[in-house]
Amino acid sequence: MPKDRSPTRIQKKNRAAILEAALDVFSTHGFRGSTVDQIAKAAGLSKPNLLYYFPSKEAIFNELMAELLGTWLDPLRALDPEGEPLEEILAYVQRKLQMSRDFPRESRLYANEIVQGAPRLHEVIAGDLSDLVEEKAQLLQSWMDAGKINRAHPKHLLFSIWSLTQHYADFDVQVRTLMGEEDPFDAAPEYLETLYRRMLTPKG
Amino acid sequence: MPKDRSPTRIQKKNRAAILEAALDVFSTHGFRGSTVDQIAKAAGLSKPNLLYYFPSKEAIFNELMAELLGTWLDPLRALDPEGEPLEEILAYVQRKLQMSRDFPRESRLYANEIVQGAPRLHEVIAGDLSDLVEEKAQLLQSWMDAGKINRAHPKHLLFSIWSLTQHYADFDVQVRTLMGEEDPFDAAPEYLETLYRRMLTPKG
DNA sequence: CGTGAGTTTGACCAGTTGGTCAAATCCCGT
DNA sequence: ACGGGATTTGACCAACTGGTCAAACTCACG
Repeated sequence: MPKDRSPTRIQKKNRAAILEAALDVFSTHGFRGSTVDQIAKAAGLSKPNLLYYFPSKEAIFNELMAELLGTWLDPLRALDPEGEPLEEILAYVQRKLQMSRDFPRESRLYANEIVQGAPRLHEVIAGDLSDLVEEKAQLLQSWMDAGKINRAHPKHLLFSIWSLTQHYADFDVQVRTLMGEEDPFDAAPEYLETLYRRMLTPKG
Repeated sequence: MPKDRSPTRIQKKNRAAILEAALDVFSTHGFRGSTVDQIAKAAGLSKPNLLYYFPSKEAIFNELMAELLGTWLDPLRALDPEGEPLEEILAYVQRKLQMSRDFPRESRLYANEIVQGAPRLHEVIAGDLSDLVEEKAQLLQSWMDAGKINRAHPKHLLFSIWSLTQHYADFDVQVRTLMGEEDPFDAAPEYLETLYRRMLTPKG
């Protein structure tokens, strides 16, 4: 294990390579389906060498998860109480969709965890995420009460946004296979914008 | 391996118990994350005894998958070209949602596979599923052309239905944690009905 | 250069896993 | 109750996996 002095050039490079490789491997095979050897090879290192930089397979996973969760919720946090309600929501949808396009591995890593019962994420979900959802659900509710957007169950509204946008990352293989030549991300932004505009625009 | 004569009472019982146990285990740990011992114990058998009924772990998985795929697409097949368009779609959404409530393990099993790149499912997706989607997408398109429902990309419309309904099974842990006491399936049917009604009801 | 910390690796270990096999036991029809 | 096929199991194996370790090598820096 490298000393926790300021990291050397080599340490920075290798730790980054390991995390990058681990993201690839974990997101496509899940935690238990991935082997340290696989990650090491993908990072261009030997297994003992990899374990020189991280104390264990789980440590790699945890660091990856922590890194991911830090940025994953940013789009939701950015939902602005001062903004124009409908436009705020539509912008949130588009930000989320863009994350599915730009960081599909992160999305799949998260999906893998949740589908399997989130054994390593329960605290975060019940903690930070829950607080944030509660806050934003109230914001949505207040917008509905003020007649700025149509009424709908606020939490289900949030779930639907997550579901629809992350679907393009998590089910990428299926979506692309069924779309053939057409790139799913060509029509997706417009489809989702239309969907939420029709759903939420107040009826005169 | 039992002879392929007509199965005995014991064979029927044990094969059923194994598949039931395997569905439980595979859907929560994925293929590689599950062990034969785990499945055997969950089925109340010893490992060698389980392997007396199925030649391998993969054979169990394949049988489970084949069984699943048979019924998974029935709701979509039932989309009736002769029916009232909007009501047909809304009924499809509700059927799909009900499947997420009644067979969440099947949904998660499928999700696990797709998220991990569908290594064992590519043919089915590119084959039967693709044909069915093509057919139903055209049906939706014809309903739009006839002005029976609002315009939207037909395939993305189908994706959104799958995504929204299966989310309640696949992300069950997250959804339930964030909803607290409230049962997600209380409000979900109405939320989805509202969503698709607002989206698809033709504007005068 | 040289020297010591930083880096890399081959060999190794213990636990797990999918799967086999012969022997033991159970069950059913006669 | 008994014979033979159906069922069950303990013991076992080879491959794999996460992780260790001491020895070797490399690099930055005086």
